[in-house]
Amino acid sequence: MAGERPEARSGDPRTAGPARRAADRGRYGRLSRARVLASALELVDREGLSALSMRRLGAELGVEAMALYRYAEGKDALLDGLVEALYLELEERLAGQAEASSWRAELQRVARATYEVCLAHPQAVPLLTTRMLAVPLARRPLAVLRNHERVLTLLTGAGFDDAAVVGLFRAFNSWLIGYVSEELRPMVDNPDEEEPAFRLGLHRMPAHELPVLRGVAAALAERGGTEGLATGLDALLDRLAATG
Amino acid sequence: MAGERPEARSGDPRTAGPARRAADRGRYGRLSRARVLASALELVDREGLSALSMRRLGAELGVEAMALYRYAEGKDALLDGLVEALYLELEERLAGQAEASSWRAELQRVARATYEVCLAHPQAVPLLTTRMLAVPLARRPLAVLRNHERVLTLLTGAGFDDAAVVGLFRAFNSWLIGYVSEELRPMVDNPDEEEPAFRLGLHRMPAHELPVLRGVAAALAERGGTEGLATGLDALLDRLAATG
DNA sequence: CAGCGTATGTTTACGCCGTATACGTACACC
DNA sequence: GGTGTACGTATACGGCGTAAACATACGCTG
Repeated sequence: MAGERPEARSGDPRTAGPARRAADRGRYGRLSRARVLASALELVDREGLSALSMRRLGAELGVEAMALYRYAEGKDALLDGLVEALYLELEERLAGQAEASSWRAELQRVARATYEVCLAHPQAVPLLTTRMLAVPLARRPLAVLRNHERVLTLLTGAGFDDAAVVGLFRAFNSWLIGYVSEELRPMVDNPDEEEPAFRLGLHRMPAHELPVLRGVAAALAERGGTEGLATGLDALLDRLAATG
Repeated sequence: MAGERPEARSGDPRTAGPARRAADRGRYGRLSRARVLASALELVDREGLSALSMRRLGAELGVEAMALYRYAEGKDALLDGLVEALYLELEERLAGQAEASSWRAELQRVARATYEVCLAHPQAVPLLTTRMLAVPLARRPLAVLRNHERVLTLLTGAGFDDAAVVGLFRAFNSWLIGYVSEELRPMVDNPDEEEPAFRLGLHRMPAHELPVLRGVAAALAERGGTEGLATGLDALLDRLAATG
C-alpha cells in the first residue's frame, strides 16, 4: 500500500515527466472487466444505483470514464454485467455448500442462496427485473443462463415432461423474484423516530380511508425471511408437481 | 377539434399579438395532473420508459419542460404518478366487474385484473418494482394504498388472524409481481426470423454448455397466461390459509 | 369596468450524463 | 531497437433534471 502511488493523476504534469507507467493506470494497476464490475457493484451497494455513472465509476477506479468502454460496450452492458456479477456470486455460494439430495431440497437450496445474495445487495436487486425485461433470453448474461440450466436440469432429472418442467421453472423464478422484491420494499419512513407508528410514517396516510392497512402496517414491516420463501415455494412445487 | 388551434406555439410572434390565451397553453388547453400522467403513460407505452423525459413529455403536451413541475414535484414523482395511473386503471377495471362471492374468488379476480393491466402496459411494469423499492410504504401513491386496503380487508373479512393476513398478503403480492415480471421477459431475439430457433437467437448461446435450456427454450417462450397465474395463486392461498 | 394578486407557463442557465472520435503512450514481440 | 497494438486520455456534443427569475392572462375585488 504505502509504496503505491495513491493518486495516479496527481502531480504537476510539467515536472512529472512520464507521469505514470501504463501498469499504474487505474488506481491499483490495470483495469479488467472483473475489477470494473466489482467496483461498480461496490459503488451501487454503497450509494445506490443512481450513483452509478460512467464518470463516477471511472473516478472510483482512478480512470477516465471512456476507459470503461474497453470492458463494457456501454452503460446498459455494464448493468447487465452487474446482473452477471450477482449470479456469479450465487454460483460461488452454491459451490461452497453440499448439494441437496432431492430435487425439491436442491431447489430450496438454490432459492435460499438466491435470496441471500439479493439481500446482500439490495440496491442492485431492481436490476434483476429491469434488465430481464430489457434483454431477450438468448442475450442474458452467461451466468444467468447457467443458472437456468441448473434449475432446468434438476427438473428434467426429476422425470417431469416438458410442459411440467416449464411450468415449474416459471413458478420457481416468479416466486423467487417476487418474494425478494416484496421483501425489500422499504417500510420505515423515518428511521430516527422511536414511536413505531411514526417510524412507519403512518400519519402520512389518510387515516379513515385505510383502517385495515393501518392496523396491520406494523406486522407488515416484519420480514418473511427464508421461512416465508420456503413455504411458498413448497406450496407451488407441490401443486405443480402433482398437476404437471 | 377543428376549432382548436392545432399548434399553440406556431405563428409569427411579431404579428400574432398576444399569441395565445392562457387557456390555450398546452397543445389542447390547460394542463392538469391527469393530462400530464395520461400523456406520460401513453408515451411510455408507445416508446418505452427511456423515452420519457421532462423535455420530451413537455413537447408531447405542447409545453416547456418546466411547466410539468406544477403537476409533479420532479421526475421521480412523475414516475410514482405513472404507478398511480396504473392502479387507477386497475380500480376502474375492477369497478366495471361484478365482485366475486368468496374471498378466494375475489382475490383471483383482483389478480387477473392486475395481470391484464400490466400486460396492457408492459413498458411501464418495471416501475412497479423499481418505484416500490424506492418509496416507503406510507409514501406509496394513494391508489396503491387503496389496493392494499382492498386486499387486506378481504383477508381480515375472511377471518384470518393478523399473522395469517400478513402472510397471505405478502404471498399474494409476491406471486403477482413475480409472475407478471416473468411473463413479460422478452424471449424473441429476432422477430424477422422464421425458423423458431433463430427467432429465439439460440445460436447466440454456447450450445454444449446449455443443452437442457436449448431443448425447452421454445416451450419457455410460450406464456403462462392467466391460467398459470391462477394456478400458482391457488396453491399459495391453499397452503397459507391452512397453515395460518 | 379598473386594478391587482395569483395561477400558469417561459426563459435562461448550470452541472451532470452517455458516448463518438481522435489521440498519446508504454508494452510485447520480432 | 523498432514497431504494432492494447490501453487509457482528451475533447466535444447533445440531452438530461431542475433551480431561479420572469412574463402574462385569469378571476376576484371594488
